Amino acid sequence: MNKELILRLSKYKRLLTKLKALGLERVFSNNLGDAIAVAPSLVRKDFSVLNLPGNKRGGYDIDMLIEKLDVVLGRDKPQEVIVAGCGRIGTALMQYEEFRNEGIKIIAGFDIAPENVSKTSGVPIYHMREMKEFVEKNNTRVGIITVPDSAAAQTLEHMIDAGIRGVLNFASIELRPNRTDESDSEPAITIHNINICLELEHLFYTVNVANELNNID
Amino acid sequence: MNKELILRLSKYKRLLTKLKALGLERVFSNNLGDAIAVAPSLVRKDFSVLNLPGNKRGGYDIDMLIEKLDVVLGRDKPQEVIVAGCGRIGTALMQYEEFRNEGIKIIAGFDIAPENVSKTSGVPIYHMREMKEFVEKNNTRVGIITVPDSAAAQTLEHMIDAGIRGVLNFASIELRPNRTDESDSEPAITIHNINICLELEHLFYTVNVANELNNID
DNA sequence: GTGTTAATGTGAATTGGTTCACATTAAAAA
DNA sequence: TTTTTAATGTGAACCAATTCACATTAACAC
Repeated sequence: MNKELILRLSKYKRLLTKLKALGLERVFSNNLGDAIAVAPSLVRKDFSVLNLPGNKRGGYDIDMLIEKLDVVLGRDKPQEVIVAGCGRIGTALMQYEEFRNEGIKIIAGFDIAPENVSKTSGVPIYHMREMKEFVEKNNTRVGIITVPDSAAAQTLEHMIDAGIRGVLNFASIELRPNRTDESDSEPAITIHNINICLELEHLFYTVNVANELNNID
Repeated sequence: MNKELILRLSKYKRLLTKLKALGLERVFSNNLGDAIAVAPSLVRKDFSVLNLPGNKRGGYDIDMLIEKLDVVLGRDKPQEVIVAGCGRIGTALMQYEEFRNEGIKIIAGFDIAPENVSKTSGVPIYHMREMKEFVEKNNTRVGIITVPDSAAAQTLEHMIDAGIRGVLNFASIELRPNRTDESDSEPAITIHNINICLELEHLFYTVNVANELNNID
């Protein structure tokens, strides 16, 4: 299943929850398409490949969609995360309110100097070396990396060693699963890199260069 | 120019800078490809469309690439940014060290209650209503939104009104340029949404569902 | 100088995701 | 009950990005 598709499914899901809260019961492909800015035919195709049936004139049943999307997206399981690196960004994330709405919970922070980390967030902070034990005990699968660039690769190793399966990396170094086992099997870990510098640079490109090129045309 | 291509160019640029620092003078397409995990033929194609010539046996000249990529990416201009919303994430970004390495500078923060914002970052904090004047005076083009979801849309309007051309949005509501002017011209503003919740949900999907599907196969 | 090699450069083929176009069908209207 | 309508569902067409395959050529060896 491709990345963009999963993203769209999450967006459908979020929107549908809101529509349901407003009391709606059915939606049409063009409603969903408008809302998340894709063609209605793509919405229908998405649902078609997932076997989410609609009604030939009455659109799709919101409850049914929410229920089945939850299964497809694996939302039945607890959405617990750990954070490695309790600097400014790490602690900001620990107190990020939006997580609550989405059912995501940060259950622990790890740092090389836990004694220096403020405990105001309510999230327990442990030493990095306690990660493995914690992850095994809590069966945690997803972690966030918010350590300085210089420590990012090592922290990833820590997480892999601890048994983490999915990583959201905020260090501005691109982390990749190192393909030690050259089998054709999936890598043991999935990594999403959020590179703030790169995003800003892209924006600078767009506002500085791309627009000027347009002006020439 | 497409999004993925620009991203690759930024990655090439960053890598090339490091290679240069190590004393290298030339690279081959497969070096670059390995480093940023793309096929060497794609590296060559990228350079080919940009008219960045290589040497039929000696690869590409690093200095030349850096110089020309800087032009293509618009790095000659100052990379100054403002931040709207000086909560935990906003202030964390103001103190984010990596920006310095990339020549990015946060030159001001804006908040509805600037008196409550700690000034330890060294970045001046103004009231949101002063944004327009500041942006016009400093000719700022790029802004970061780190306000709560509920204020995100309104903050975007502020930025558009102030003359900001590129926005990096951290609120977990997807912001889009509203196509008021239905001309076929480019929208007046470019928005990149970084949705941390969505990223985590994608990871949960991968670790909870995708792997189980694989196990069935 | 000639031959060999190891790289680039690029047209053609491929791929995979998106859109199109329309057959299908459930609901509402007549 | 029949007709009309407005939605879904989906194979085919499309498109853009990537990869392939190989002609080209600069550097080096002999």
